[in-house]
Amino acid sequence: MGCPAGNKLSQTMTAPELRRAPLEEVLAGLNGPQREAVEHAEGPLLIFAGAGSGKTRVLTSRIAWLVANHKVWPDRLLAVTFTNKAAREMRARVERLVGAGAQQMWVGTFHATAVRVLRREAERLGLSKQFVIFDEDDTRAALKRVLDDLHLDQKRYPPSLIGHAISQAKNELVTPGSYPNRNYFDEIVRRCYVRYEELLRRSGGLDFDDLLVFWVRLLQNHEEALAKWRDRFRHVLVDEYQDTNHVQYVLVNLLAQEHRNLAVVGDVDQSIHGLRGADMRNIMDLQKGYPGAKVVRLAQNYRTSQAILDAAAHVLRHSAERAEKRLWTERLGGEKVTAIQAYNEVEEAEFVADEIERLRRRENRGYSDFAILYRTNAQSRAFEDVLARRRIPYRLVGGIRFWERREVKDLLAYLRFVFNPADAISFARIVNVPRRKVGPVSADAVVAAAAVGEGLAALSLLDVIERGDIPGVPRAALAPLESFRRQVESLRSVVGALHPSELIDHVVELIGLEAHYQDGTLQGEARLENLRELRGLAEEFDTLPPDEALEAFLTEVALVSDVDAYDENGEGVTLITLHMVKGLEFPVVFLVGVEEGLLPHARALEEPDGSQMAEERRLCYVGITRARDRLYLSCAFRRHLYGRSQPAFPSRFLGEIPQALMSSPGTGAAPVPPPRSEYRQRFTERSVQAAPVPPPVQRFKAGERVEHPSFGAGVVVKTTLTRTDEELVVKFDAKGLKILSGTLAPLKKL
DNA sequence: AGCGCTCAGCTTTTT
DNA sequence: GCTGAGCGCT
Repeated sequence: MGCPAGNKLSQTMTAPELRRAPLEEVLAGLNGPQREAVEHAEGPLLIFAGAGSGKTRVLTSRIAWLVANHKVWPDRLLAVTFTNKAAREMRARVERLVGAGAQQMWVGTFHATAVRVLRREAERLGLSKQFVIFDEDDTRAALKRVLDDLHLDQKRYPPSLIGHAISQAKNELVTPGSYPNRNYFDEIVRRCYVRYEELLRRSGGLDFDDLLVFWVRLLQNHEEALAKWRDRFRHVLVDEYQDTNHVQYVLVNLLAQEHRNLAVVGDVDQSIHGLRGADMRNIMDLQKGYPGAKVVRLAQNYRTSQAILDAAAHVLRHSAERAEKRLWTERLGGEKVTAIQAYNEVEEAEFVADEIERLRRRENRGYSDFAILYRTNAQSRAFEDVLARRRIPYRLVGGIRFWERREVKDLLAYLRFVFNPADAISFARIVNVPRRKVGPVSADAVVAAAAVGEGLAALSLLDVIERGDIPGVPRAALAPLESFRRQVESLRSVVGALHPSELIDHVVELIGLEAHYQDGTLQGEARLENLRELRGLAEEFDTLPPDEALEAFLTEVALVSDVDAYDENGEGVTLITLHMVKGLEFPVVFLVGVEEGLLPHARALEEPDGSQMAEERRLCYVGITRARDRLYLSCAFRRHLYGRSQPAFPSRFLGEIPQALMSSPGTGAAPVPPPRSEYRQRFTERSVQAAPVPPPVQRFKAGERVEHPSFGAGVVVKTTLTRTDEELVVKFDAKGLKILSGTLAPLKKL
């Protein structure tokens, strides 16, 4: 949770306490290019900032410099980040340099900033001031309803797919009316899009994409608004610019085109959000839109040792032979990269746990020095199990998010519906929680009845219930609906007088939520615990006046993510996905599951044009460059996936790191990815295996001498027959122990 | 309306 | 291995 006071303070224009930081203090310790970027006075500025090059530092110093020495008032300055956490940190760091005046800066994510603007400009847009924000879950629920209404089969048209298409359209500023009609699927999407928009508008809801779309609409259609906001944001700074998409690009230009005080920071090598519509051209073509832009390249890395940085460069340029070095470091040498192949994901986790304990003793490191990075959330499980068993404290970032838990969503839906009784999605969620004998049929009928009639929310859901006699609602459901209405009305009558935490107590009490979740199971207990936690988070908003607090609380919870809650000073090993780890760094990094199908992900293997593969590469690059001192890359020989164990192959990325940079510890065998030409063949073989399986034959026996095209001659140490394969441990004369698949490995008997 | 059963499909994602 | 949709029964 962010600081609610921060939002409020910057909206009220009190006299700022501006501390004019002395120049030396702002510029202290900056290198040449960093200083150039900070001291650039006016006009467009493009900063290419490689991993670990002190980008955040430059951005915050620049803001401080602008404020302290260039007479820009903090509230005339907009800085956009991609996470709330980054925004919070930036504000805190600027505050250290320029004092409390920093609270007046507009610092936030695109979305959070959009909400602030839209709440002020709701009227101009014909938008309800009480708009609620639909998160991904609500969006999915809304789409399911839409698919139902249109009698579309959810198996053939998965809500996620339709939702993605609609989201993409919004990000490209394509309206339902202008949605292309190239094929049948387009037509389905277009129809859903139309209906989805109607449902959202009627519910007084905006989804994440809408926040940006409406902001653009405001600036494009209302000249006074454009003039006003352009004037307000005399300086616009954008972090992670390589990950901006089209609508964000348009927004930035609308705001900055005139005064041209635009500073963007980015690194194309860390662009990992292509699926979200991120377009690297935004940063690469910036000079076209802003001729004469000053370009600064930050190429010195302050984080990572040379060996690790070199490994990263090779993966990025997919070549073990030559890699363009875009970054340099003074931390020459350093530990080599350790690569290991474990038998399966459990042993992979055991290895990591062993290393953590070993380094803790040997190098006197704390648990928080370590991070385990993986491609998919599902991989965290094995690590959680092993770490818990060994009593190694860990922090899991992401996964099943707090905000997505059923009980949390239920309680929030109550608050949202009380705040905005037009919200059909929240209504449908809670009307039968706890059981009131109002099924989906009745709930739908109420929503449908409210939708009849002209204009937006002509009749509120509550009005419809109060009138009674709703077409399609069975007589038996009327009484429970009416008692639900009375409950909500009674909540609405007190909402302006209670602090958020009190309101939550009141809802839980009145609705009987505790009894509802308390089912005697451990899970029930966990749900109650989560309700209490939610109440605790709401307490942070108790300092605001009650009539504003609920809105602030609901907005905040709609826009938080799990990384936002990540505390850099916390204790414990960090478990986190590659996507979420961007921007963090750790002394020791374990990048795990470096396998074909996982990293690069299977989805990228299918894609013909290779753009997804390039992104996997950058994802791997991001992971590697998180490490300060030590980097481990691990993969497994077999991996448990979808409930069954499958053979796994070391990632091609491993083969792209020169041997000179790698070392293998005594345990396990160094993974060697198959030669490039073999990928297709091996993967075909693997999928054929899934078909009627030829019973595996024991072809080798211990002691037998064999030869392998890349490992040379060796002797079979052990052979095990599994259900689908013969597994071999072979000791090669030159390359040591390897685990091989008897059916797949090109082994010749000697 | 609600329960239990079976079966399919999926696991990439800053807000 | 888990979730969610669909179905039939009560």
